[in-house]
Amino acid sequence: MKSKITLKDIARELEVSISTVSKALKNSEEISRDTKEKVQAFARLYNYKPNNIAISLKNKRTKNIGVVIPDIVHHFFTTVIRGIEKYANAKGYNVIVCLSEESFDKEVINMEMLANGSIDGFIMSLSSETQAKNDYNHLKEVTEQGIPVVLFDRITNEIDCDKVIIDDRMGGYLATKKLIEQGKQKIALITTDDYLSVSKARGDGYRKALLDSNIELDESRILKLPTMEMDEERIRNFFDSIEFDAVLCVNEIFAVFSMRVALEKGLKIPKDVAVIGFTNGLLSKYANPSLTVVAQHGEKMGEISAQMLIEKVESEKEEETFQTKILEPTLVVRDSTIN
Amino acid sequence: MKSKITLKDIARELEVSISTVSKALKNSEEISRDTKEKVQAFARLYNYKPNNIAISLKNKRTKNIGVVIPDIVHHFFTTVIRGIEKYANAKGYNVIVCLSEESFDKEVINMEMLANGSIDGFIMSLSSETQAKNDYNHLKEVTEQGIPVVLFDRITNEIDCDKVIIDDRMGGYLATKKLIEQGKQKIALITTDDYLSVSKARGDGYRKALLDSNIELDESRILKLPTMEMDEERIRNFFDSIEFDAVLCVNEIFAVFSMRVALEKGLKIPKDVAVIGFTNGLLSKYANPSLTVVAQHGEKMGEISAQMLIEKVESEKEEETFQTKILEPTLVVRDSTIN
DNA sequence: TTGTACGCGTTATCAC
DNA sequence: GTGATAACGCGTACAA
Repeated sequence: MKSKITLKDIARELEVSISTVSKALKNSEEISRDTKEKVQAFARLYNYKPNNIAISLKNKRTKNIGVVIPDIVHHFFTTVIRGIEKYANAKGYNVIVCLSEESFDKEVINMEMLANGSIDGFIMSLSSETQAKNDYNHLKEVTEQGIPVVLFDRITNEIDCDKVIIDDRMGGYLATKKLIEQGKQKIALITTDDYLSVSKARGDGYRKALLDSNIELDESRILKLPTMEMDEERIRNFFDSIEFDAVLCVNEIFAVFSMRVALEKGLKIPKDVAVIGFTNGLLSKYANPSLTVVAQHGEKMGEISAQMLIEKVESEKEEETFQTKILEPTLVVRDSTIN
Repeated sequence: MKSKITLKDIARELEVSISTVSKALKNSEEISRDTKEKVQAFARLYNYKPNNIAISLKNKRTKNIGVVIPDIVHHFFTTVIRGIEKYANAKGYNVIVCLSEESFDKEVINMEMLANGSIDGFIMSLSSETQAKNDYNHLKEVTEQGIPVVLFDRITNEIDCDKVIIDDRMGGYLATKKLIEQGKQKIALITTDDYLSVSKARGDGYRKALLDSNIELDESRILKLPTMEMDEERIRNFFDSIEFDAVLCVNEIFAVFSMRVALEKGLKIPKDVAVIGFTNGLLSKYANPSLTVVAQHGEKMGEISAQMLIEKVESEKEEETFQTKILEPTLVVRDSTIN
């Protein structure tokens, strides 16, 4: 087993000093051609690669990005990670992924672990528990230490940092409008409690659309689940208790499941019931019938987040200007709506 | 902005030496109660946390695990990541995720980046290009350097290291048997070229099951796609060209799409056509009809991989004994098969 | 042209 | 009980 070779090893072997080796490998003008060639050949032979850790310690730059997200099984987050990876890798950064699993405590622990020198900055989306508690001290501490943070999707106004979101209100509005255009009047909404920033915004869009079309809002047609977790029973009961000719859901799982319940009731999709969800994932594409959705452009969000973060990381100046990028959602029309 | 505080800062402030501070914070017996209390109070006040990078350099241990996988959007890999995260986090390790995106070059680059001190070990699943090229020098180099590697799912016998797989052959066998039991005789198989280790094994199981039941193998009923990428047209053409009463697919996407094609042809599922896929993901659960699958237990695989890796990382002795853990697949029966 | 010395933050050993 | 020193691996300002 040939363990990693260091500058020191090369120096000893070639009977020169460490700094000579270091300079030779950097092709410094100071060093004679002879020595340079000798050193470089030796280094190549033994496959010398500088130790990242030592360089990190020296430069106070790790070239690592910490990503803290609530969940990795939801399609949206995986696409965001992919976007982050893509951009970060191209810039020579690695991505450390930590899952909060919607838990406040895990979010805090993960951040503390990473904040002690492991990463140059954070990209994160808040756990539902954090949004429910409305406690952002862990974020405050990190930003006060001068570690750049980019929040995406599930954000808060309590923290001054860069942010990337889609216009969820517009998403809710577009979807609801689409349903109304198809002649639907009794549009159900399956969402979560309002503490989740995205659900709140989507619900607002839904209300706005109804209002604009002079359709009376019927609160009984709104089901608020405690989290994004699937709860088949409550959804079934909900549909048993109301009249509806369309359903808007804040994710694709709720939507696909709603389609199943509707089909089981003998309803035709989209004639009797039209359905729209959020997140343009595999589920929507391959569901039967395929599902019309509000696309959130996760990969794009990831790329932009990474770009904003790396810019902050690499800019020396300590500017305190933060921006919020708002992406526009788009409607991907499939067979769960007419046309 | 209060930047991170170091031992040196504390020492200067309290007018003691750095080593005294270090010992005091470790509650060393050598230090007087007085000093210890003073130092500890000060450290707590300024929220001192040791710098991970410095500790890594000293200990030659990063407490980071590198995970290199082909893809993150496939449900199977996300569940594996979750399993790895779970176990690794509990042990105080962070997870650095790199995507090869099925590319040999990216796999090599990612590994090289991480191998220079960033991680204590690798958990990986080979990219399809790597398996196609059959070139594992990047893995050899890493293992020769003494960096532990655990391969999961897509593995190779060319490399001596710990491995975790499910018995894909048995999975293919179980699924095919199930279809045969339901009276199916013309069982189509949608898979990929044989260089993908898992596809090959699943195909072998399929053949074995047919053989055991004295059903003649008809090669025209086997579609081999070049990769795990969806190719709607080829699948459609395939179904147009053969007679079939059942379909086995090596992933859930192929399977769900096959169901759609069958439905479009006016066939009833599972009466006219029964369908089974691999991977017990959201897609299978929420498809209409819901899909019977061979579950791969990704989360379990992730946990076991992490466990094996960390054990190797933390064991001083340089044992050259490697094991291969083989998990048993299980059939999750849903509505795409009878009963 | 080459080498010495120092610093990044921490810990461990040894001397006082 | 406390502190100086060396070491982890690297880079660089400065000295020779």
